[in-house]
Amino acid sequence: MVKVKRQVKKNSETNPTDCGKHTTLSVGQVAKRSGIAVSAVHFYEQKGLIQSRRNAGNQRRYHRDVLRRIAVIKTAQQVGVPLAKIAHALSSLPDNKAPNVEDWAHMSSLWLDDLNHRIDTLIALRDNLSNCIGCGCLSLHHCWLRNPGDTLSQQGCGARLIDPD
Amino acid sequence: MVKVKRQVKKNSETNPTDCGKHTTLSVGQVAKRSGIAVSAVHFYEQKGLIQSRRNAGNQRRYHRDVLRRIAVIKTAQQVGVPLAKIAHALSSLPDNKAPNVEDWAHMSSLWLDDLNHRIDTLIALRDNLSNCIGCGCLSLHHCWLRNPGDTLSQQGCGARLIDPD
DNA sequence: GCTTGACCTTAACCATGCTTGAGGTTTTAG
DNA sequence: CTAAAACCTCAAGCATGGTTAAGGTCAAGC
Repeated sequence: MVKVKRQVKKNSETNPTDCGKHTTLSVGQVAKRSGIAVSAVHFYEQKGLIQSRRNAGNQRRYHRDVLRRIAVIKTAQQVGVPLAKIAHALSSLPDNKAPNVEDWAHMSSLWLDDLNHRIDTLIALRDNLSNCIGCGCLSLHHCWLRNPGDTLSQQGCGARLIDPD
Repeated sequence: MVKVKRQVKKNSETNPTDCGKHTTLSVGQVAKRSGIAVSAVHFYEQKGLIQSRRNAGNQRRYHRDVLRRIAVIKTAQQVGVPLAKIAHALSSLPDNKAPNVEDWAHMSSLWLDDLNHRIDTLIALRDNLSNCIGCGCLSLHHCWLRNPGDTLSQQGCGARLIDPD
């Protein structure tokens, strides 16, 4: 890399208290404002979830939009979506451009479906826990918990009975 | 280990089609009937989630109760409980003895609390997704998604506004 | 008896989601 | 101008939850 002479004018893009709409964010600012570690910011960028440009000194400068992306990443993670899937969903957004409402709405509808599915699953699980274990039916052969997905082996005389106790 | 002469009488404990209540299970039988891999059975045993005895040939023999333990492990994992916590909960059960209904009920009540909490979180998340992203309020400064947990940095003039867009 | 499949142990490896460290450069503050 | 803080890259490390491989033993059936 060519070493560039220090620029005389102070670069407002790196001023931590600058509130201008046209400033970019350093990695440290992104970390602080999004509540994740600098290393996580690097990691997400490496994984393609976010993007940056470099300044003359090879330091990352982020578009402010990155904060929303990170908010979405964190949200999706709470829901249990793996990073690879999040990356895929985010990749449908325009690169380095502020996504519009429809862009986000489309993505969120994907999360919503996923979320609803997870919620349904957990509720089913809870009901089964309540009905099955709570009442002692765990010891009965037809208990869902004891035979989830009907994946019992089919051979042998005890195939449909895990443990009659 | 002392090498033991092969026993003359056929050991019914290893007969795959034996349905007697007093038989024990080999690791392969446990794997097949619980629907997990043999390596996973070994892994769980190594982590203290299940236990076995050894026969004369140093092979694992499981009490049939292990199937219920594994069912509980799988259930808890679906709920998102990490193995260490599951191990802790299982450790409250009597070792190598069939737990009674109260034992299971107590454990399941712990899972239930956890489950309910997760369900509540997911539902809150879903509602926020619907209300926040779906309607476009993601671009407003008070959006929960964009400022989760109020963890924004406090310095600078833009601290309470992630990105006014 | 002998072959074959199931089992044994130990150790290394995989994927995910990051963090930590080493060694060096850039930026900022005084 | 200089020192400190922030940043850079690359590599290794950690925790979780297992799987895979290597080299050897045991058990069941013919």
